[in-house]
Amino acid sequence: MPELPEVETIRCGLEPHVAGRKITDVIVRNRSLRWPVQSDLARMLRGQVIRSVERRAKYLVLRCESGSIILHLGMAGRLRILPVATDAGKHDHVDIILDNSTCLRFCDPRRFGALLWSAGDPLQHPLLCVCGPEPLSAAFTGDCLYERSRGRRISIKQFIMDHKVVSGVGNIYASEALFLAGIHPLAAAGTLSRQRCRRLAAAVKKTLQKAIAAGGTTLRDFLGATGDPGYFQLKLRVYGRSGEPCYVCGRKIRGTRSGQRSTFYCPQCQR
DNA sequence: AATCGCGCCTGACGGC
DNA sequence: TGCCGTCAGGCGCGAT
Repeated sequence: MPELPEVETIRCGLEPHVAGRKITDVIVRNRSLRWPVQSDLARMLRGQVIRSVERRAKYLVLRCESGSIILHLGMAGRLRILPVATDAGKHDHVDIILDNSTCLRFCDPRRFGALLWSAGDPLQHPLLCVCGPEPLSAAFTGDCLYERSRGRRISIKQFIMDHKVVSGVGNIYASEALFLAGIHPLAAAGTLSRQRCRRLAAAVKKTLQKAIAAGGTTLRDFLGATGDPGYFQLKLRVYGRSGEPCYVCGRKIRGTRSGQRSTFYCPQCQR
């Protein structure tokens, strides 16, 4: 499941393969994604030169001359660079064919992903313009977390997963960051002190940075035979460890739900 | 305005 | 072994 660090890793791996390349053709095999692939996608993309690959929240933005491709990998989306005419499987939705006889293939078995064409400024696209600050940017601080959370009764975990508050913090990293900050995931967002908000913002940044750094080490696998884009193996301290001992205090990690999401925490270390 | 919960989709996994 | 039910997950959206 690509979260922000994976998307950033993919962005890094992808850019050298596509930046500066011209799109010569587009094959759409299956339009059904979160939003149906627009019928004139091929017409819009043909002849475009990809200028850069950027990331906003968990979206990839391939900036072209007269617009941008906005990609979201959803739950199970994959991107691969392959020789043109490589046999396509059941879930290979779209091939973007480049001028060096390779193609960028988008595969998404669960169809939670998206591939959109945005004319004009992609950051003004309805999906992106509502996103809160990038968690790794200077704009995301404990102080803004504090101020925005006043009066909010939802759990702090749901709060930091709200992409209008901070964009791109997914379920796994929310649990991990809260552990690092020593904050109980079910605490009401509005009750956290400024001090704890600062600790949490720092923990979010640290968790994501470590994950991105780990991702970088496996980047070479981007073109691997399996098509595995090199998701890093971050050592998770609480996520999925229900019943196992906390690495810090030894108490059993607990699993619970917060807003329909599986949530993990240490009852000793997180208050 | 804030919150809740549904729907989308299919692979993986557990129980029988 | 195979069948079947359940769950996971991001995220927009409608309902409350």
